[in-house]
Amino acid sequence: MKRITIREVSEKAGVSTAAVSYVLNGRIGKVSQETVDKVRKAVDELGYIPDFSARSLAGNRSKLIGVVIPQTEDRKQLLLQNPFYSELVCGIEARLRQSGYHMILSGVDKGEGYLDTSMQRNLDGAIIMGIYQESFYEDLKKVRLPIVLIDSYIHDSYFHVVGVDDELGGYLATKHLIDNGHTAVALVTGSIRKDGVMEKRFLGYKRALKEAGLFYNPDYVFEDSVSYEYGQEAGRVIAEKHPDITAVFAVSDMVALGVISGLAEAGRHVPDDVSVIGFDDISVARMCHPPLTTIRQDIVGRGSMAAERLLQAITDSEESLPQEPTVMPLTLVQRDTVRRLTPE
Amino acid sequence: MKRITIREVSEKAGVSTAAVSYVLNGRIGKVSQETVDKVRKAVDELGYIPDFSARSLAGNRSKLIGVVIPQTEDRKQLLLQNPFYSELVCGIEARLRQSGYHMILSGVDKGEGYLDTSMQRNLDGAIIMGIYQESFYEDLKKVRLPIVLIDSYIHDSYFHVVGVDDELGGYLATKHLIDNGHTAVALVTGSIRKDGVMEKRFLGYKRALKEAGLFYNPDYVFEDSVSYEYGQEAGRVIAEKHPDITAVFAVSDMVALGVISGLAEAGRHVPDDVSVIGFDDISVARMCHPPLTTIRQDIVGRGSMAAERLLQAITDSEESLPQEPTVMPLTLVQRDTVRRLTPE
DNA sequence: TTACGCATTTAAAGCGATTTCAATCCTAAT
DNA sequence: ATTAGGATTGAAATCGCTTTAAATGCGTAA
Repeated sequence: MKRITIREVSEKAGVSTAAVSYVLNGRIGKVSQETVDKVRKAVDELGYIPDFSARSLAGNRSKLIGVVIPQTEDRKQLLLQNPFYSELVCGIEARLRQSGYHMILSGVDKGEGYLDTSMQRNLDGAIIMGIYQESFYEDLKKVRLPIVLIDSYIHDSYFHVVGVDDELGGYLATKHLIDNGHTAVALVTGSIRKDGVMEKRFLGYKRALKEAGLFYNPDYVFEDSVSYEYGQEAGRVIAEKHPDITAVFAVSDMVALGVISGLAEAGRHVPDDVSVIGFDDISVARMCHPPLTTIRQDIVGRGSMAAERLLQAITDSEESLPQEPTVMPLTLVQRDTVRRLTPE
Repeated sequence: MKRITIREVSEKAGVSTAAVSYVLNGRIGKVSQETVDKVRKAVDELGYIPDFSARSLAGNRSKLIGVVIPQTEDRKQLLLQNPFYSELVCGIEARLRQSGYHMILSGVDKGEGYLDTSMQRNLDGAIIMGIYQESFYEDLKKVRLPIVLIDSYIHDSYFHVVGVDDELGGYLATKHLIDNGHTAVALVTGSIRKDGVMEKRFLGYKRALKEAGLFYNPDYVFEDSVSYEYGQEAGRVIAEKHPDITAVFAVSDMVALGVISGLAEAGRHVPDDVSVIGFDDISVARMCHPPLTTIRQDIVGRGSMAAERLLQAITDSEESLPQEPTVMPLTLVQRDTVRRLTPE
């Protein structure tokens, strides 16, 4: 299909290309109403579709947002299979599309920074999920791009952050178990890195324990990776080596599902024998059996909020300092995997 | 960060910008080895990063692929929450990145075609999932873009297709139930449109029935939407109104999970009371309880195959007529939701 | 009538590549 | 020594749009 250019539009409308550009970009005040009408008419009649490459080249605005997702351990595939990320992406895409932006979804290759991509594509901004090495963020800053971080506790006012209060979540989850009479509650978590999401939840876990006057037993925390498989493994170990444990707080729903499966393999059933609480409330949480009790966050909402904030930052760019992190709410949703422990 | 242009590289290397462009694009044969070396050196030292907008404008190649995902009923969100699509995307992204392409992931707005996006962004190709109105495809053809269709049986040799033999899948699933002694097997499916995926599976279902000398009972097919929720509803109805049904073939794993849940709600358990078989083998299929017996397709593989074929089509473009559809293999994976029916 | 100021409009200069095509350089053949 | 012919090179045109800066038109004050 032949491309209609701004020049053809300008000729048809009987004005200059500059005028057309002004109208197209809503630079009202620069042109008379009469011109606006003529141009609009010509655009419609010709079926003009702007070329964003040219626009990006000339104007330095691409209407493209980079969205980075973490990858599987083997670094071959996106972690999009994890519903947490796919739901985030849903939220992001919907909001971006609404404003005429497009999203380039990708992972980042081992070692490679994201700098290349962002410069090649003249990105207008980026949303980064997952946690990376220091140098990755340094690169990002060099490009002077508005950036929103999701699940990161990086201390750097350059970045916008849209998160949840993970410490509170950990606390809420653990407290719920304790409130149900459990005193031996395990934590199954991904690796606890300083200032990471996992650490915060871990801190919440300990706070709840302490508040209830419970002893914090390091043997009760199972730390490795946040995956279904590890949850399963932890579940088996708990069933076999720790019959005293009656409740477990799994740091994500995926892990919780694994724990339940591992437990079941070893003959211990949820919630009859052991109570389990998850985190996130991904959509399968209410589809599985038994439906999972969990700490709910509105993941899709968090995604659109991230997009929202990014768009905000892009428009009133002019180096306005990022405000405080946006903190999305967390709520406990009770389903069927936690049962009151009645003293025998 | 200041942008280094091809001009600066050319100055540093002491050659023309044309030479630099040749080297950058691997047009060897156009330049001497000496020039190549000089340019490479300058590129490295300067840390040159090409501007794809400019490249796209001048050369008509953007290295951008459009990937379209269907949306939820309310048309507000991507159907990315459906593991089938997210796994496809994983496969696609991995393959594209490997060749230096990026992917613009989006849904398409009600009514709006995809024509705008593809022209605006100078896409090099597109991968379309889901089924749309005729006009959507017509638009696509106008742009003369290489296009790969996933889950579509459109009769049009313009499009490349990467699919599976859905009829066979339906047959295999149904036959497996019959082989296990079931004679009253229901089908729970999305709406059966002519030449759609659902119709093929339906056809396979009927073939298996016929082959086994079984009567095809329209009351046994539950047709609405392919979603967990509908599965659940169908499960309830089966439990309450059709106690004679002992097995169900659900047209996707998501639906199967719903059926199991609906059945359970009404007190009928899988596989003790009813056998269920799904389709796809999404990752949760083996994580849920009981693990789902299903017809497996390598979804991620299908995604990368789609990308592969698209890249192929892009390189040897020159209007080479699309070959036959690529048909990916299907296998039955037996897990715990199908049980042999022993005559009482 | 002339001049001035403001609102519009437009010609033209980029933006950073690719690509055409004429110019230049070699090498080998006459 | 000349010259034909192939291999390299590089100046300049282009791609489609934004934006600057200069030009134009028009109403009003001097």
